[in-house]
Amino acid sequence: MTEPDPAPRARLTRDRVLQAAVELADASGIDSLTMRKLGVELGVEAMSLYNHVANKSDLLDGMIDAVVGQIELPPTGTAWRTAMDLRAHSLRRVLTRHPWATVLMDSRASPGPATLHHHEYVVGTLRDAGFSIEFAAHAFSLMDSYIYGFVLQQNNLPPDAAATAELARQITAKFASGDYPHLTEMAVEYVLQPDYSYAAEFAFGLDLILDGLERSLRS
Amino acid sequence: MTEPDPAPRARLTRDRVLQAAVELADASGIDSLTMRKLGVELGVEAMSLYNHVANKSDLLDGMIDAVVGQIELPPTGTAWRTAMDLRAHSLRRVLTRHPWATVLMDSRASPGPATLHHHEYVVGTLRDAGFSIEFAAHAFSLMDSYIYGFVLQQNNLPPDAAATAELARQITAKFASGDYPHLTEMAVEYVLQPDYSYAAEFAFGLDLILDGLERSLRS
DNA sequence: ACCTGAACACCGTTCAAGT
DNA sequence: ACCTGAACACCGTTCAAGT
Repeated sequence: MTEPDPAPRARLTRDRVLQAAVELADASGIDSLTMRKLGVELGVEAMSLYNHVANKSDLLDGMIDAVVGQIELPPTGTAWRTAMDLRAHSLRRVLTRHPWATVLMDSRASPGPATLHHHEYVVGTLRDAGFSIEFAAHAFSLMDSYIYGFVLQQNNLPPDAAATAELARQITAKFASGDYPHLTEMAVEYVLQPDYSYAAEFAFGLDLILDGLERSLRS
Repeated sequence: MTEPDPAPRARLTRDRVLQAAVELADASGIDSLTMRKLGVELGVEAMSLYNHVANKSDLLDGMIDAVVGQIELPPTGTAWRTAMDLRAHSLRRVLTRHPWATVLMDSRASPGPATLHHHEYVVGTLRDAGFSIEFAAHAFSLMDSYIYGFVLQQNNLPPDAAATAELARQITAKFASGDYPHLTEMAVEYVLQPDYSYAAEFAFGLDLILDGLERSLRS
């Protein structure tokens, strides 16, 4: 009887804590991510978590870096526009899967290794394509502002067509129906159409931005 | 002696509550905005606030609408590109003044009158300029994604040059200095230069976007 | 070295009670 | 009609105690 314990609980590690935290935030929202609930999820007292993360801020930093690590980066050598296009779409998908991460960015100041590697990849791709330092900085800021802002707005929208219609109904009920003619028109004739999908708007803006960057690079 | 009370405390109103809440969030951050502290600020018990706002979520909705009301909208009839340019810069300034509002957008589902009026203005300006409904929706999404995302990133940056240099020092200390050559180059030769200002990056992206929209409109 | 339980200083919100 | 105080069910985190 050298190993008598029946399925001894897997040892707690920083990675297990971070993964469980990401899953809890995905499933229940970032407000439901408390040290106590995370402890329950891991079958442990909340205080045990402090052996693996310094505090809640450190936990959030680790979660963000884990999410950034999920973003697909095309192999080095890929043409810059293709690489930036694929990376942008992957980033949007990752943030859509982990909506809380979009907003958490705002308060995280200490980037982890995955974040630094990601940034190095983007800046390197642009520099290798012939962008000047200054122009690469402009391009990086523009692309990521658009991507993060898009997901921020996407998260703010009603989750489906039924909820969208319900919101439109509430608005028109609360205010005189003639108050917002252009909003009403856009809702009725476009947003409330059965085949409308906000996610599809993403490619329009991204293509316009990449077209603009390509034009600037050639001139 | 018809009015004997010496300077009777101004009656609490919803507007006074909202204004004090905005000031408290501006001064101390959104995490410091608690019902108890807001009560102290207004010289009242926390529970009194519930006579003027339904709950904390309603308070946040009201704060957002108050902030949206601060955005300057050029007079109707202004050329669309000028109007969109001025409105974008005003929106950036307003969100810079109230950084917590950028992120709060994410969780607010019920738009107030100022928000609806603002959206009506933007859609109306684009439609009057000849944008189709679908194209106006694309343009609105693109502009606001960029503006909100830009401020989100801006808020995430160190507040001044000294703090930026300190962050760069921490990163290079934590990792081998050769790990991130392009990031290091961009930091040393651009971001850490004394005259660098991230806010100045805003116009580059906005102009590129408005150029692209103008081109699409003409074609 | 890691986990626990009690404790502290907080939260949002309810409810009965005051004026 | 509006404001109050006590209470309830939560938080993050400290700390002494266990193994």
